[in-house]
Amino acid sequence: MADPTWSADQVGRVAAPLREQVVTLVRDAILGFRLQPGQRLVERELVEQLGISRPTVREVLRQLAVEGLVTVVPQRGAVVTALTPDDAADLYEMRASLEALAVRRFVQRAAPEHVEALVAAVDEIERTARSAPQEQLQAKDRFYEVLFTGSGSAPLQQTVAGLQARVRLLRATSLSVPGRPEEAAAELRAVVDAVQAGDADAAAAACARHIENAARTALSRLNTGEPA
Amino acid sequence: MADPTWSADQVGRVAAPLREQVVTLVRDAILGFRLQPGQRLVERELVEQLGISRPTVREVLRQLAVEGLVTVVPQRGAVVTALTPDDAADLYEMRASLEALAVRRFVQRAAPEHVEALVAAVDEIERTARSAPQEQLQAKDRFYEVLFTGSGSAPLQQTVAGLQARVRLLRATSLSVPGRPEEAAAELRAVVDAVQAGDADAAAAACARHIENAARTALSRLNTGEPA
DNA sequence: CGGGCAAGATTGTCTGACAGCCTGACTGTC
DNA sequence: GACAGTCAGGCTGTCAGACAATCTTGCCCG
Repeated sequence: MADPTWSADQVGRVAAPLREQVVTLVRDAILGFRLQPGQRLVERELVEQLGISRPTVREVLRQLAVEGLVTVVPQRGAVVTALTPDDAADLYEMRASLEALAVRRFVQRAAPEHVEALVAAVDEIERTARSAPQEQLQAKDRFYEVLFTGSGSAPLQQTVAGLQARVRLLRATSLSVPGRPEEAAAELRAVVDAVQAGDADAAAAACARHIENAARTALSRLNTGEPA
Repeated sequence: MADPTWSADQVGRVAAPLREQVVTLVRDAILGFRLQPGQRLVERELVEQLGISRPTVREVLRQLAVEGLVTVVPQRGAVVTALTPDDAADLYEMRASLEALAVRRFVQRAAPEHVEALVAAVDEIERTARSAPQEQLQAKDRFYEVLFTGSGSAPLQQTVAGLQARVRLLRATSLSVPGRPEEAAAELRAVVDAVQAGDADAAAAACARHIENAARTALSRLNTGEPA
């Protein structure tokens, strides 16, 4: 621990495997809606567009399929996963459960500087509540980064990240509800207040409440928005 | 519904993709400890042993890596994942949270015949508590199958199944503790009693307690058993 | 006895190819 | 004119072979 910049993530890691780069690229394209749910992902097209070979493309699609972002139909190929409202509700339910667990762990284990960082992250969320959606997302990502760092469980972080990514598949209409960003900020403030008070149960409950509200907002928007 | 055997699982689907067969094969080999944690999985050896081509092997390894059963080190290849005690504890914690959620859903949604099936599954667990480990596992698998069918969430089932599989990576010493099967059966009986009483909170709490006990047993065994 | 170097082993990736299945259009018949 | 059967094309599933990059291992030399 003498030099933190040394071995930030083990020595080398200069050139990430090509496959990892492509996975990240395609995943971001899906989460950024440049690839829309239901859209077919034809292997040959990806080969041409990305300039990589077909075996690599296939490995990438398999990986994203296990993550739940693409759905592979045998003999038919891959499509960007289109969530059913039921699936989305289930995913939110699991998020509520696991993020409450993360918050509880945070209260029990996080160092004081982690608590400070979490407070700062909520401050930032409140500040950006009326900014562009992209800035809001960035602030929220920062919040979760601090939360999971402080709660200190790699498997938990990995699983929740996967759930969040899948939920994002229907994010199109969830952020743009008037007043919702302010509500969300207030709910997260309640979480942090409980964290600062050292009340794990209250913090977990507040966190679960936040996710439930977010789910309600997103799902009602889904039902009333599109007749499909 | 005139003829149930008709379209049992849609007409064809006779020949599952080769890749899926191989994934199942390797996964079962890992969970059955025919491939031990830490063991290297050399692509060429798998090619020869399984009689399939290298691209297929690579897709299989990538898929199992995302599932967490194998760990891929860049430029070094794949090894069967070896859990650290901390990781195992975290996985049990997540299982407690999510299986409690599943039980709660079961209380709220399951049909009466599902409840009956769950009772029957616990009966079977009690009956096999002193039988061979394989029969115990089979009874437990049956219990979970009923539980998740009744709680009706595919994403939840999928996620928990993944967690259970990863936990099983250290199952070697967890079942053979004297008296533990009887304890586990009693704990699951408590879950089912609460389910029959329609008390979702009690059932979820009982379920979480069961997982916590299982975790304690498995982890203490891990710490005292091997100096590694 | 330690360190550097070379050979072997293994992964990462590409090219090319072929069989099987699904989709969609075309054509022939009623 | 509408419907059904057939055929061509597209795409996936899988294989074989090959080559560069990189890591490991063991040997040789200082």
